Amino acid sequence: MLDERKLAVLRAIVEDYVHTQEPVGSKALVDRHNLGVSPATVRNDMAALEEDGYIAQPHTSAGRIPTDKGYRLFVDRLTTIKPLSTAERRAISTFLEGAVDLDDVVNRTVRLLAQLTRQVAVVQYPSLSRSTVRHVELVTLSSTRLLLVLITSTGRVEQRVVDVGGSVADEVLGDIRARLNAAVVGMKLSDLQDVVSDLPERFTEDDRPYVASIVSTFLETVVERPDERIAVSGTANLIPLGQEFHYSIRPVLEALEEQVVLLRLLGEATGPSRLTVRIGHENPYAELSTASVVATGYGPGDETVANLAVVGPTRMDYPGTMSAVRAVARYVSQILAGE
Amino acid sequence: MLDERKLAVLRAIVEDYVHTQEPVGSKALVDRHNLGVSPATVRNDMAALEEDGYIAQPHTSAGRIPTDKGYRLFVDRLTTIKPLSTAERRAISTFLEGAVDLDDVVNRTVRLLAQLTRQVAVVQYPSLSRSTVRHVELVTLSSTRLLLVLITSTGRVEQRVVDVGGSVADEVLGDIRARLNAAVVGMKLSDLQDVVSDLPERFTEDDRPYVASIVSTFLETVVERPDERIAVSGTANLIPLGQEFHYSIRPVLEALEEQVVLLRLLGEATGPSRLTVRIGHENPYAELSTASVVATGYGPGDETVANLAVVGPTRMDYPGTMSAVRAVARYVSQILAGE
DNA sequence: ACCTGGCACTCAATCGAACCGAGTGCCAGT
DNA sequence: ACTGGCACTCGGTTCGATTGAGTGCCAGGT
Repeated sequence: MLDERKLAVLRAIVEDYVHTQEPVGSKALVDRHNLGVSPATVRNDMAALEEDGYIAQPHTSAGRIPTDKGYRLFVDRLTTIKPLSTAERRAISTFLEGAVDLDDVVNRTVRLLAQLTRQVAVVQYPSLSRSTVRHVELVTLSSTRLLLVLITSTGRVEQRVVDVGGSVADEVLGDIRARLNAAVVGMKLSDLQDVVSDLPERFTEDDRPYVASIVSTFLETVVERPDERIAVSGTANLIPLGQEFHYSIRPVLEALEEQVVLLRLLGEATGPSRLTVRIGHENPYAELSTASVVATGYGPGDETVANLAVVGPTRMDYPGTMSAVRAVARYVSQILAGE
Repeated sequence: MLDERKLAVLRAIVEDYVHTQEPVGSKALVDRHNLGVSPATVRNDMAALEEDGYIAQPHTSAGRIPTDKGYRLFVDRLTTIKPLSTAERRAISTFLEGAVDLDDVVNRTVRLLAQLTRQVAVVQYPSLSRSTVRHVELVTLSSTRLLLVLITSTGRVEQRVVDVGGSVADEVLGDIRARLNAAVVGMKLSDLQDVVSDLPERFTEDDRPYVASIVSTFLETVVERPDERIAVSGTANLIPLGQEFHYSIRPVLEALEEQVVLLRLLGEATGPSRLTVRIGHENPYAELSTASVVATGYGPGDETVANLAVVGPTRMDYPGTMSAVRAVARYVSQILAGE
């Protein structure tokens, strides 16, 4: 049903279409690739491929373009991820070397990835829940208000104002700080719920409400807050360099400003070496049905603390994008492990 | 030379053109506005306005469109900033009320502004140098490395890893922390240079190098680091809702991803009640010569700690945009003063 | 002195017919 | 099983004619 040559034809169609952005016909195919057969033969193969839904014709008298199903087959069976050139590798490492803190790492990464792939890059900040607590600090702002600062093992800093509703003596505050730190430092954020819930009971009747409000804010910061931060870059690449364009960029741009959408895009990515490719309609949002997403996780060692992805039109250079995504994810992981 | 009626004609042209996005002719003008004169008279006025460079004709047989100079006159002399509707005011305040920390305030502000004006909004995080120090914290990461955390009066938190090159005893660290805080809390960030430079000398010979490296990192964080953070939202609004478009959006999108450009856009804005309007070629970048920027400062009280702006095509609704920008800036200022 | 109605002129946008050519499907021949 | 040939389709382009919004100017009226 799908013999070797038909696959070769499909591959050639995908490659040409990605390159020229125009429907490719049988003659052009045999000219540009040495398939060793005549256009008529290719036409028969194309008819079969169309029959099976791998390619389609925009109009009767036009060439063929790959369908989502065609791209899927291409990615699954016809793609060999090509290694990056040494120049590219050097560019990546020098670009990421200079980062001074976590914010900087993420920012540099997202810009690098956008530049490398000439598409839209999306990078998630290392997630709270998968990291561990490094330190908790309490700072007096006014007589009744504190600033709670949480520092995690990935270098992320979270802050929150706490209105304790009364004035807390300095020594009590120190006590709370010490006990809170003793209880939580080194714990995984996801496991904190149980650890701190009995903390108020260990204080005197008077101080208990203060401690309780601090603890509840602390838990809020750690657990309930789902507003993961996400960096986006390269949106200008959505607009083709050439000239006019017909298809709908606006909904895509809008989608890219929605945290929720971005989170779901990145969502289910697996380990640092596994790539997830979602093509066209495979995406969870209808607005992105003309887009493909190449995503992966990253993090120190084999642990995945966050995801990153590249978003582009379904007619993207899959091998190139995939290798860039994988390479960048590995470099960032190294950097995170090193710090 | 520019009598009352000619000004009225210019105003009418600007309003119509902003509304319809199409060159406006003499007949349409007298139909839509009751100018009390005939098209022929208006034509004479238009000829005079064109002579003076306030309006122009795209082609010989088309209507007129305002030039940058025309918009400038419109903004300077023909605009009364209309107050927002109470519904809008309520929307603003409820939208901003819920903010939990500085990040959240900025994020909500930028999205609100984009939504309100249906254009691109840019908001600068409260700048470091204009705020004061609220607290400095030192946290041990490993035997030789510390995390320096700086908390400012605007609620901003800055972090930096310090490699002190040797192990510092806990009590010494406490001492450093105490003296550092004593020296800097309440100071303006821009004035810190002198205050801390003699700090190392007050420690023993042994500890001096540690203190020196901490102080130098501290100064780096405060002074040398120019990477102000900036939030952008509403880029999708660059793409007109209708259909095709010809003019160049790509360079604008690219410009909006460049920190440097954004900073210069926001740059010279004055106090919270003064608005800066830059029209077309008045902008510092050629890429933005078809865009206008409405900017202002904000901050607690009359102090300006950062700027915010709206970027849109020169054919924007100036009165509406200006009032939205001013209103939002005032609300944010209030919020900042309250916290 | 200023406004107005009338008129000839310009020119971008629109429409339609004719044409072109890339690409196809099918079939008969090797 | 592949190939060359052939009739057919149909989107894109070109070209000319037409349309109509808009202008500039002028002569006449208030």
